[in-house]
Amino acid sequence: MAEDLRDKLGAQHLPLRDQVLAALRTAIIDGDYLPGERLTEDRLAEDFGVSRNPVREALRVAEAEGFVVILPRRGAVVASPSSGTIADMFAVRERLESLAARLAAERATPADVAALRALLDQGREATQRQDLARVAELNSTLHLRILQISGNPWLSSIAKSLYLHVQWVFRLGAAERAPHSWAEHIQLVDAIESGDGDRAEQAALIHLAAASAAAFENAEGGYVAAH
Amino acid sequence: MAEDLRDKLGAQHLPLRDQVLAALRTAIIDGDYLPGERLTEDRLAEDFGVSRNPVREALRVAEAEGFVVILPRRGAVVASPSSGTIADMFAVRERLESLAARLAAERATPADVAALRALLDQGREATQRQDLARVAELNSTLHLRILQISGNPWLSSIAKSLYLHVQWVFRLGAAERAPHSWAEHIQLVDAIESGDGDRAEQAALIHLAAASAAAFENAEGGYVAAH
DNA sequence: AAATTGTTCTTCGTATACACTCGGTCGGGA
DNA sequence: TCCCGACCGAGTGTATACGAAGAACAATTT
Repeated sequence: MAEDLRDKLGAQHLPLRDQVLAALRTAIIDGDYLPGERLTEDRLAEDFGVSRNPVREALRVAEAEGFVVILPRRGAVVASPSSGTIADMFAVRERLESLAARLAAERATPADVAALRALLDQGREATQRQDLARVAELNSTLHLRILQISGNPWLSSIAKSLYLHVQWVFRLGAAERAPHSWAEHIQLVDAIESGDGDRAEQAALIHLAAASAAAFENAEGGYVAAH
Repeated sequence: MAEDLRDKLGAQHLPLRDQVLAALRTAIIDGDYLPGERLTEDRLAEDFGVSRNPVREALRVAEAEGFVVILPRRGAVVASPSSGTIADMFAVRERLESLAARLAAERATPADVAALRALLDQGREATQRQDLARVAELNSTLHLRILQISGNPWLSSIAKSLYLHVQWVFRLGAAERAPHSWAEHIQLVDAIESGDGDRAEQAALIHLAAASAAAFENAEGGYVAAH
């Protein structure tokens, strides 16, 4: 397994810094590094088995993405999402993903729709198997796919980084909603397939309102650690 | 004066990489580095009088922000904004800045409004003086200020980076519209002062529609270099 | 006990080295 | 002449080492 990883690390042409960035993101999203936790360059370099240079470059991007906060001369700490930022996130998502849904409806090819349907099927299966992690993953994949179909790179890249944070927040709190939201996904894909922009936008808004409410409800419980 | 070592870029306490990033952004926005131009690390390091490390870290962030494209093993080139991406930018701005206007209307304090009015005054003056560069600058400042008043950090940070691109596109093309848009700005600030979210959102949409139309008209003329 | 001084940890920037890869060039063969 | 493959150089990707400076904390002194 370790060999396999090395192979991928070496053979693949992906720069190390990107892999470090990806690993860092997932570590934060998965809660391996908790909000407020100190992240020294040396420690990360050791954790990922690389030198400090790629770590530093990854950290700068992670900072730009909002996953870590860098204090000058002090180092990096994992950012602490507050319930306030969750509300803000959803306010932005509402605007962005509704636009994405509209554009996707207007531009989706039959192949695009088929891909979405396939994801829907896999999601249903995973839900039946009670495989929450997989459901959450498919959830992300579906939304990202819609973003991509929208064909607006700005929308796509911005929402992508937003979505990672959504995942983060959910992971720290409530993953239980994912199955429940699947019905709304079906509505959304139906709307996109119909080519009706207004309808797709509306479906996206409904989905987000429900997700937002659920996230909020859960956040009140206080998943945010003392700091 | 004994510290002539530091007058390269910074006698400041800001990390060098941030200064390099800022310098790189303005160089691109101002057209000192043209779209498609090759940016080797060594060259930038020499241009800014620093070593490769800060340059690299700045480049990664510039890539995340969309100012440069990094080709694996080939290096960085200045991104080439196409008329397509301009349209995409405005589609996103429409959603985001209208939200910002609404939130700003709901949350603006009298002091906030006073600050906006002051900017408006300065803008009027600059317009009378035909100082287009200053008008463009105030234009940015005004919009950024509204974003900040909205109190949504996500909105603020996303729109901020978007706005830098707006400036870029305008700088490469039409700065002439700036004075014309000033009347719309007054409407917008009036609406924010009124505290009426709907009205503020509407004013923002009208402003953006006009700006978008102007940008497009100009882009058709083809400011995008052969590449 | 309070203030000052040192010590240590860590970032920040620089410098250097080297493998690897891509792109172009040059030369030979059809 | 044209094509094709080997070679070469430029530039990135990564590692490593080192010095300087800031921040936090402990130790020492008054």
